[in-house]
Amino acid sequence: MRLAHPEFAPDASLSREEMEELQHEVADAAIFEDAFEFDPESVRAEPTDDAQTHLPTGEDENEGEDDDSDVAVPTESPESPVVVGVDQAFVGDLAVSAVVASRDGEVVERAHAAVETEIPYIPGLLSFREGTAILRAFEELTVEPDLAIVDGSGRIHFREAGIATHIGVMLDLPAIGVAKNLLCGDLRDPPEGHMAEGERVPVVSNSRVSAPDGTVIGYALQSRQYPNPDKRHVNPLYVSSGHRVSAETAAELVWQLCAGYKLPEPTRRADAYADEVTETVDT
DNA sequence: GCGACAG
DNA sequence: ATCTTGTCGC
Repeated sequence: MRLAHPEFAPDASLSREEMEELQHEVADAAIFEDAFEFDPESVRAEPTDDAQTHLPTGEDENEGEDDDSDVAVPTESPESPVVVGVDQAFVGDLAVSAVVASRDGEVVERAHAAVETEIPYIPGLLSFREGTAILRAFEELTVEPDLAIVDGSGRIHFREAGIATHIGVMLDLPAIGVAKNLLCGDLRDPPEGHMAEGERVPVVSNSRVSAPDGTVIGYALQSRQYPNPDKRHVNPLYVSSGHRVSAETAAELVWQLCAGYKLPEPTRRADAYADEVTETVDT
């Protein structure tokens, strides 16, 4: 696919101030509300094993319905959305970005790109280190994605423009940020003990975030938990809107994309593919 | 000056 | 992110 907004390119040669200014522009262009076409409930982590099972078996299974006479029953539901997982791996100064696209929980295409790293990791400026590699991987993709799950934060960012937001805005693609650690913000109602599987706690902005204090910028999502969290527990994921998805919907979609593991399937697939590519295209 | 800090 | 064995608990 191609870039919708090249003017927001994460140029690593910019000064720190220019990078931060660009992030403010990206945040202004971002939409932290639901603005997508697909049906969020149709998004799933794994293929439904009966996909082919309900094909015509001669007679139909109409239960006492009178008659729809001659018209062919339009069992045709809208095309399921294409969800892509994005993740990176590094080999020395080489950043390998992997993008894996799935539809109905099945992988339909994989793409990758390796780009030389120009700057070190700087909290808050991640997109300027990994962004170019990610965009190049997306350029290699031929299918049209409907949603991107990006490793890292989206709105949970000092200037509300984490890597998921930057990528989403540049491609004008609905995007969600999934991070394993909290970059900034506070949990609104800190649970006493550990969170139960499926539980969500709002992440709100504080003085370190450009958004007005108390704004819900994401959710801590307990995507997986052990039976007895007192002995051994799993840390939650920090989900935030990247672009064209609200914080609530982002958390729900990520939850639906989980299949028994802490990380959502799109991310796990991209992670595995990134490693796969790394072992081949390195040295 | 000190603290905080995705991947 | 990456360097790495065993080990504890499900």
